[in-house]
Amino acid sequence: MLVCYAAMPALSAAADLDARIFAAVRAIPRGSWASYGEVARRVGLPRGARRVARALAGNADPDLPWHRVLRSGGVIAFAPGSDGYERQRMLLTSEGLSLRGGRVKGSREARNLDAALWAPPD
DNA sequence: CTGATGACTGATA
DNA sequence: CTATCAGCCATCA
Repeated sequence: MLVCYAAMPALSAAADLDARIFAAVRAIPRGSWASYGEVARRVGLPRGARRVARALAGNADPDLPWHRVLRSGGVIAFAPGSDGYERQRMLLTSEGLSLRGGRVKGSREARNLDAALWAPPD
């Protein structure tokens, strides 16, 4: 069907934003992580952390490294003990990250270094 | 329209 | 360190 995909600016705008958010997430190096706020800034939304969370909640791509997105400070966003929490914990540890109490362990310097690699200054 | 609800944050106590 | 709390963005009842 060739209906009117070209005539829905409002909807495509939201879809575009999702696409850009997913692209930013895919750009996070394996074994590293980024906060919702960082991803948001990366796509031009300085206060869009919650918008990023919403996009991830609706994601269908099984290959998207969504688990590399954490709450500010490196904390898993899901409730401790929940399914999502356990899944994310497994994925992160399988990439070499160590956690303690739902929070990634590691020096801040190492984090800043990684951050500089996946999100160089534009 | 109003109020509640989230995979959020930064400031404050 | 934990606990609130006011912003913030978007959706839903």
